[in-house]
Amino acid sequence: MKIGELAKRSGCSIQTIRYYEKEGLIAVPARTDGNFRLYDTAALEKLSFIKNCRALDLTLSEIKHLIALQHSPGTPCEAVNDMIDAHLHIVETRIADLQNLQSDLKRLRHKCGHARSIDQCGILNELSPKSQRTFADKERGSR
Amino acid sequence: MKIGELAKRSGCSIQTIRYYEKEGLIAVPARTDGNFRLYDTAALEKLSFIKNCRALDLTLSEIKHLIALQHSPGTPCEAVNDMIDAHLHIVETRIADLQNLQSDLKRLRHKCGHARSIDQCGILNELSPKSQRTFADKERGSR
DNA sequence: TTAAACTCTATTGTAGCTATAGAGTCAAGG
DNA sequence: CCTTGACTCTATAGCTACAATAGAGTTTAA
Repeated sequence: MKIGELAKRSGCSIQTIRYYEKEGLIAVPARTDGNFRLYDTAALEKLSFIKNCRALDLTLSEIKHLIALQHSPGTPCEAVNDMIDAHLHIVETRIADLQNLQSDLKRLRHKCGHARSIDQCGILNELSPKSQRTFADKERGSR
Repeated sequence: MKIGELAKRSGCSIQTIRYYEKEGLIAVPARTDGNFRLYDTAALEKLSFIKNCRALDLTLSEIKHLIALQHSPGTPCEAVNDMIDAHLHIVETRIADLQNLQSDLKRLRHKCGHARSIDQCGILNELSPKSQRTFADKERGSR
């Protein structure tokens, strides 16, 4: 099949497929005489694997690592477990960060319940450095 | 003060300050004879405002908008409220997404509690498209 | 005077794509 | 046979919010 069909069947966009190829996540496919990429169902399976991983927000580099591991069966799969654990930890940290953010934002929002004019706006007032002790000193990871 | 002192006092890096200038978030400063940027305390206050906003994860474009609003006092500040509400909504959506992710990852992790070999790894097995009904069909916002 | 510390502009890289531009390929219809 | 439309190709720029260089010039203290 050509790239368009693979895109439809896999749910990845055409550009994404070419990008994955460039990044070495999927094998370089055969070409037609007219230089079109030609894929088999194995390629579709690879893409599905990648899509599953991306849905879990694994990075492309993590996925690359997983694929490399797949190609060396017999070795212990601790590395896989560790990667998932590490990723889980990142996700948990992000959740905690965002929950802090959420409460800050809610608190801020209460500073200006009713529409007033800009120069009296409780929110802008709170964000301004005259009312110093606010947010800026909190360090927060992002991504 | 020169940019290095401003950086230290504001907690922004030198590159970030220059970047904010280029993006129009802070005013173009005066220069010395030697072409060094010269700032006053007003610049420091602007940067603190921006830092407070960034700590809330407001985008630079949102902050730009807020600054523009600051410069037109007297107008109703509904726009500010709406922006905070919208941002709060985004954060809440992200939290929900990440919590789904978290439970997926936990479930996945349980598939391979003990270190086995790669070819029997419950995790890789689960991610592979043979066991189809998994993650890929779930649409998830990111950022 | 010279070395260290600072600053300047411009460019590149980050992650994971999306969206073009401009060109070539292929199948069907007239 | 020709054309039109759908498809594909490569290469490049854009997105966000910076960080990290390179290579040059400026200032200050010893």
